[in-house]
Amino acid sequence: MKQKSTTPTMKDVAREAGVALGTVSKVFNNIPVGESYRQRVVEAAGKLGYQVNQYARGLKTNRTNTVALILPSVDHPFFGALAQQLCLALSRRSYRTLLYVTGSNPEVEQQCIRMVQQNKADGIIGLTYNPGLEVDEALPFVSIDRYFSPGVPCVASDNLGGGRLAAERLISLGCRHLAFFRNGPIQAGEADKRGDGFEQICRARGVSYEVIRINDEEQSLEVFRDYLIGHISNGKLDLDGIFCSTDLLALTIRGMLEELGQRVPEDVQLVGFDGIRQFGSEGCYCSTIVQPIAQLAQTSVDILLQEDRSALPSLICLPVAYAAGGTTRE
Amino acid sequence: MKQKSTTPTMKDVAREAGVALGTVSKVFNNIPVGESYRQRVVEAAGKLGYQVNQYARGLKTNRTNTVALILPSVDHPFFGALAQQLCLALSRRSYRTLLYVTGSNPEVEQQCIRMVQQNKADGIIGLTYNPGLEVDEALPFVSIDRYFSPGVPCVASDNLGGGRLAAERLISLGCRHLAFFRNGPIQAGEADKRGDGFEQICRARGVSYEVIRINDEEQSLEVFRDYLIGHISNGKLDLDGIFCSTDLLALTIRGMLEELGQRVPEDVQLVGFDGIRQFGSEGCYCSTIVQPIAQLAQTSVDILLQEDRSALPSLICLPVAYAAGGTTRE
DNA sequence: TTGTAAGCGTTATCAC
DNA sequence: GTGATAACGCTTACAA
Repeated sequence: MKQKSTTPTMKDVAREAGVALGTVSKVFNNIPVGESYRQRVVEAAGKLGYQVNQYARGLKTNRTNTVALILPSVDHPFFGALAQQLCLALSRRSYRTLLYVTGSNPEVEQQCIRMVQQNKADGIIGLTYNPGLEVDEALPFVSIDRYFSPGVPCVASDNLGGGRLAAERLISLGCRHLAFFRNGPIQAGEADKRGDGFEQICRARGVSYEVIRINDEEQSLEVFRDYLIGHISNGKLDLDGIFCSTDLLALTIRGMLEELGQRVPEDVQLVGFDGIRQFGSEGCYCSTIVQPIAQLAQTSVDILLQEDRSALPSLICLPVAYAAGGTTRE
Repeated sequence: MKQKSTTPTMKDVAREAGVALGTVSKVFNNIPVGESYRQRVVEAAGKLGYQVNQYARGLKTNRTNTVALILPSVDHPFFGALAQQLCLALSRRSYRTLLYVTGSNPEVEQQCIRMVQQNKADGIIGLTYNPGLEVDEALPFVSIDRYFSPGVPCVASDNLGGGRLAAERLISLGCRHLAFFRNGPIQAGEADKRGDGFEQICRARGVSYEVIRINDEEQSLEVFRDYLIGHISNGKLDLDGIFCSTDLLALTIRGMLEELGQRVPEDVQLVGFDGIRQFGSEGCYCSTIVQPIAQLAQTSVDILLQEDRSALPSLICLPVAYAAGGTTRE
């Protein structure tokens, strides 16, 4: 007995519409076809509930309308927001999003790239600090926040400019004794420029500053606490402004300062980096350099899907902006 | 040496290994084959860098090793963490994750489901409050936090138990005048039980309480503020404990209370719901009922991928736990 | 313009 | 166990 319970195929639509198989195909590929035929095909497809089988199509065309997203995580507010904007930007161009969460594990990251070569995606948008990652330049790849090589386009926020902006703002708000705090993995890609920009301005303006860079996530908080304690004498901190490499760090430092009896922003002003404030709540707020997440996502997608891949930029920096958030005296 | 510019195929491997095509296929499907043959195939595949083409395989088998995730967003800390755990749980079972962000738009949600029927995924894990969503019971679907019908398994936290737990804790911490605050969309699925559990305990213990449920996200904050102001006389709030339906709300209320000159937790204690504290920073912390996100994800995946789909549970509630976080007097 | 037929890379069915 | 061969559903020359 012929079990016709399977999903309808083009053949079924062709039979139903009384046209040839090729005609149905053309209709679904927007290839010009006689209007009367087109109508009959559309009607028949609707009646049968026909949907193109993307796997058969992909087999033929070697295009899958799918882009792989490789991210360290999505439970971090910045990465989560980025993933969301990327997903949205891709769906606007009728692309689906294959999500890979790597935990920054180099092995996992490399495996994801292999999977894409297995014909499962048309391109990759990746955020990875893995120094040894092998990226085939023939494979469409856009890197976010990490420069690989001239052949691999990198989209990033203007981290240098953001660092400069933070320093300028703190100085114009009256700070004269600054510090830059940074934690996170050693290979921090473009984000490392934040500190560079900060230093540039401090030197140019002749404002004293110190830089504390910690790579180990675990111990970093203790180091910062010790540093702060060492800079308190007679209950008074001899710093009046701190630029933190991320908002999360800024919020942590803020709590630490309050524990140490320092008032923010009265005694010391704080500026973070990222612009993650979807929490919307008073407690999770800080003055910050806002990354243009939506624009970052849109640009990455545009570059990845660009038809002409012969002359792609190797680095695009997008403008950041300062936003007050209660940890500065505005 | 004839270098084929295309990616190597099974045929190439067969030729290289000097075996038949079918033998190669068997090797890659773990079907018993002579060990000497197997070795030659593996070696040839390695040499050529052969990878199975999943699209061809999917065409043949109608299985894609892909699961679609339908979520309202991933920039919300709870959804982000959930997405991450789901992605991880799926990859543990060698499944890929297709991410759909819907913004709770019913049209988008319905379209995602259609896409899966287009043969692009083996199943769906969805978190949607869309009341009119049509879910084909033949299509593997697991719903998180929203009960659809007996044929559609739903995995959720024990929201009722969590609400009870919150009330019990607040009462045991000395509160005698309680309130429950809730905001968010009207169709809140299982999460609505949080308030029910809270009320159960309050009534059972004879503790006075009020319930404020707001559906509109925008106006809700004003309503809560007005409510609080109305309950302050002579600078003193006549409530000593508030249970909020989410951590985000709890943090907002906390900020609001501080603005109104009320101390948390000295004057009034606060308990939220979700357990989102990956921020790790002092400011973004509250006592809360923690949802077992990893377990939620693992259970959803296990149920979705269960071979025998004849006797699936229609609702699974996972245990929650209380965690102190500075907004209660412990 | 429309219809026909040859694959795309894999799996599955057979004889051997 | 092994090795040809026919699908799977679709695209795309090419023929009509």
